Amino acid sequence: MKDAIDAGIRAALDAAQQSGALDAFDIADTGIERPADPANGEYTSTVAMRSAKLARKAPRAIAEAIVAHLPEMGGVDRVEVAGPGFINFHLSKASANDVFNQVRAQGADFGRSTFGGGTKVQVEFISANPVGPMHIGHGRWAALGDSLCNVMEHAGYDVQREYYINDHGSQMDVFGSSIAVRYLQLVELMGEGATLDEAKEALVADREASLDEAALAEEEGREADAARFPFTAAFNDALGGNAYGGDYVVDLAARFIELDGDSLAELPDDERIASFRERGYRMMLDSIRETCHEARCDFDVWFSERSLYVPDEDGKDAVHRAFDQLAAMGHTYTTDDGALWFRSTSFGDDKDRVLVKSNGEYTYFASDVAYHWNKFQRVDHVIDIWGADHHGYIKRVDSACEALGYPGRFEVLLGQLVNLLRGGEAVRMSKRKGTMVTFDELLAEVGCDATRYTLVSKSSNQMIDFDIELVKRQDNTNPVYYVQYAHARICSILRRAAGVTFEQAQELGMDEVAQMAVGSRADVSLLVDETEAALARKLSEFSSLIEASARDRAPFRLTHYAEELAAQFHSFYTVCHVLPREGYPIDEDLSRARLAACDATRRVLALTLSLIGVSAPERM
RNA sequence: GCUCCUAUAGCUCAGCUGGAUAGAGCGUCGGACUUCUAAUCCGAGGGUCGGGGGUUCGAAUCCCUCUGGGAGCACCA
Repeated sequence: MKDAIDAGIRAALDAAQQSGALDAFDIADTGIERPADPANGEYTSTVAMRSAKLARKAPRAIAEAIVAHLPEMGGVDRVEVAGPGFINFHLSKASANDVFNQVRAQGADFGRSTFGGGTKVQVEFISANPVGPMHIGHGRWAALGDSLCNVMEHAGYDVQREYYINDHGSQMDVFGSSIAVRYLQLVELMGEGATLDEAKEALVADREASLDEAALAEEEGREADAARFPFTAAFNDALGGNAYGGDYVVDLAARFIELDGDSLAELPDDERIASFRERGYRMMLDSIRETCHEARCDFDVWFSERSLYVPDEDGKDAVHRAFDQLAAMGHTYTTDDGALWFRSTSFGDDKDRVLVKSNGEYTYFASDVAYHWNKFQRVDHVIDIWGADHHGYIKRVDSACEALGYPGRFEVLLGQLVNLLRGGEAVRMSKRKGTMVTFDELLAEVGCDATRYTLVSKSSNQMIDFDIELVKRQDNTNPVYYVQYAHARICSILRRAAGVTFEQAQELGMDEVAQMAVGSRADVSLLVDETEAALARKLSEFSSLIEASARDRAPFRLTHYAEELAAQFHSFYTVCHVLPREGYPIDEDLSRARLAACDATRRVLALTLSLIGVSAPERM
């Protein structure tokens, strides 16, 4: 319809200019919008205001001239000039309500567009290091990333979801060493007669107490007395303060005791560390994979950083291919100490960046250069989702992508961080005090629907205070249930109209139930109530919502839309009875038309929820 | 010192790349179930869009500047 109006206005402009009613001028955009106030019609054009300067005429006069030359347009009932020069288009009921039929015909394909033009886009997100469990922040990237991928797919992009596994750097050794020290401490305690559980408890209690002491010392402005906590002190000494201290490391060490007994205590240090590093890595990665799946977020590619250092059939690894490409363009140099540098200042970075350290080790950035080079061998466009704490890293990676020959094809979606609260209090990670909240624990306690809905519902550049007690509430303060309730209500009406029970509907599927309820045809022009018009208007916004959400990388808009659509339905439900009942006789054709409107609403609610990874229950 | 995000109703946030009288939810107050799911609906109240300049037919939106809040500025990963 929008295209038809655009064409009509252009034709009218031509005609008006030829007849001499308007001076000759070109306008790029006819400025077609949907008025906020329905009294102003279904569509409006701001073309008269936009062209006032070019036409050297008052906007209202231009608008009048255009309207006078407007060709006959099917589905348009009435055109008027309003306000400073808006041209408002009022559609006929049949035309405005046709969206109900379109939704029912297109089903889950409703709102699909070719906006993305099939561009191959890779979205990389979460990418938590495989040295610990996922936390709430990773959960936000899961909700944001997966929803963005869904909406971009719906908007016509060819999307690949990727998780980057940082399994190469020295943090992997630190991880292995951390487990190893805990393992030896457990072995020692058990050698003194403790059970495994007692030994674990001793280590965890020692750590908790030392954290409390550190906090207290900080408060009192004195040095903490570390010697009072022998296991923690020994742990920190052994690893030079560079350690993974979380309680889950004690759990991992205990698991290895269960698997191997104390047999690894006899091994040389490096062998023991390597064993724990590799096996701990696998366990963590498996658990991350499982948590992602629980969050309904599954990846196409799990990309290992180590693979960047594996030579291909020509004997060269990705890191050196990327280095070669940079060197060929003259973007690298070597300093006297032997370090290899990337001249990122050529691309606007504050300082040049080290790729290979003077001691011969590769930096994390070297991996990232190679990784992004590799990405561009596979896709046209790259979107990385990063936490706001990494924003200082954007310029150098962007510089590298440009230097490698892929300018303008790299993009970072920066997400602000999440504060985890419970009843208004910041949650401190402490397993012993029962406040350790990993993302899988959060999903189990709160549920995936409310968690994902809440995490995706704010713009990615807004901070989120995630209060577990608030998100858990199943009442009207929680918008996810408001939307789901609208869906469940519709399903109930359709079941009743079709004469089937909930169980039968489960068997048949709601699409089939709706078909039974509505029948083969429905005359939607019978829907003349204000609330019905509002419902049609909201549904017809869906395709532009998809495009805007994909374009702006802003899936949070889907939640607002879902709430608006649900609200329109609830209003409609209150005013318009769908099924005839005692005391409320309803014409059969009108009832059928309303059932069609219900079904269309149900489908779009379900579709919108599915795009953000939230279920659409058929009964609540 | 520099960089990024942010400031809109009591609270949490929208405002679709500059459009008509700035919206929604929660909270407050007042109404609506013998009736298709009341996890609902209807109504009322609530605003110097952080301050100050500028751009133009028109600014919450764009530009400059000041202020408050959050995050970051490694041959760490």
